[in-house]
Amino acid sequence: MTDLFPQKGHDHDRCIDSAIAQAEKVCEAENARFTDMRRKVFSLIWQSHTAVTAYELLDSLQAEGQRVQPPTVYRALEFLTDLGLVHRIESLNAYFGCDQPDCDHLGQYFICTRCGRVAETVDEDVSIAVRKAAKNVGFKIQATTVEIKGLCHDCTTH
Amino acid sequence: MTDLFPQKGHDHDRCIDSAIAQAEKVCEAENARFTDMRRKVFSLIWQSHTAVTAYELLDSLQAEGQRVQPPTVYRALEFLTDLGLVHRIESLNAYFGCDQPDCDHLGQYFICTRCGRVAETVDEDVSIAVRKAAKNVGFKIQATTVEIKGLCHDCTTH
DNA sequence: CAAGAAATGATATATTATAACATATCACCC
DNA sequence: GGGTGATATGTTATAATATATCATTTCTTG
Repeated sequence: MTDLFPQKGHDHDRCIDSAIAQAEKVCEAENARFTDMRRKVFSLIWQSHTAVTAYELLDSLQAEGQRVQPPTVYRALEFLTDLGLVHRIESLNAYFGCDQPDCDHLGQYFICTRCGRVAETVDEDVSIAVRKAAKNVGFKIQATTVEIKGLCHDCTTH
Repeated sequence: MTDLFPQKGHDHDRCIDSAIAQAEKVCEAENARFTDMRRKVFSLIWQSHTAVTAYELLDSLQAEGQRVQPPTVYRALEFLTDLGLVHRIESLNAYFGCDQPDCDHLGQYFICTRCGRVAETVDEDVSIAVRKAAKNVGFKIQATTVEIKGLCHDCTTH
């Protein structure tokens, strides 16, 4: 068993820095501009390992004295999700930083209902099973959403 | 290959009638009241094989001259989803009639982005793979959401 | 540096969902 | 069969999530 959720006491500044470094690389590769606003939103999303709503991001930005409106946040979110740097968690209407932006949107999300943290896997068996189920019914997949709610390992043992 | 989506020209009145009969049975078994409003909402959901939003239901009810407000619709939806008679499609904020209410919420939803129809499967391989993935990471599942968007068989061939 | 493209600002509004309290209806007991 | 508590619905207001539209600013590139 390998807990996907970050260890308590892990060096979270490193999470953030590495995520930003990776995002910079992706943007460069895609010839897309990682502007201040986009970087700010991305970094706010990475402040925690939970999913964050658009309006929580808006509040954070406004708390810093910026006069930001909803469209600004949604635009940044759209940019980031389009590049796969951030994923939208449909069942939470919230957004979560992806640490493997080259994963082609095939991931699964584990959402802990106790601590609120989210973790992503790219489990081949799951995606194979989904593809096979689709094939069985003659369905051509464009996108899949797999969100699993429950208790993370920490929360079942503490 | 077995297309899950209903044949065009199928006897849809029979879909509705059978769904209502099944719902009545479930309610009776659960000692829950299948009131006029709940029956009405359930039947509206079953008018099509697409997912329907709460406000579309509200509009339909109001179009029939009833003076219904949002909470009424949401209450009926909560009742129906709690019993498993209706499922919420998270990625659409919409509701869909379940034709196998005893399936324990383990289903997968295929959502056609062209015709809007939704079909449900309960594919053992998918749920086994999901359970295994959860076990691998020490996660205790409470609920899963598997929503697959793409083209149904009809829409790929016509 | 000019001109067009891209990003953000600003205003308004659409869409989805719930809180809180009032009233009506049902089920059960006497 | 009427009283009583529980359940369901009505009503009003508002919260939470998201987008359309047009104006302005910033960036890029020739």
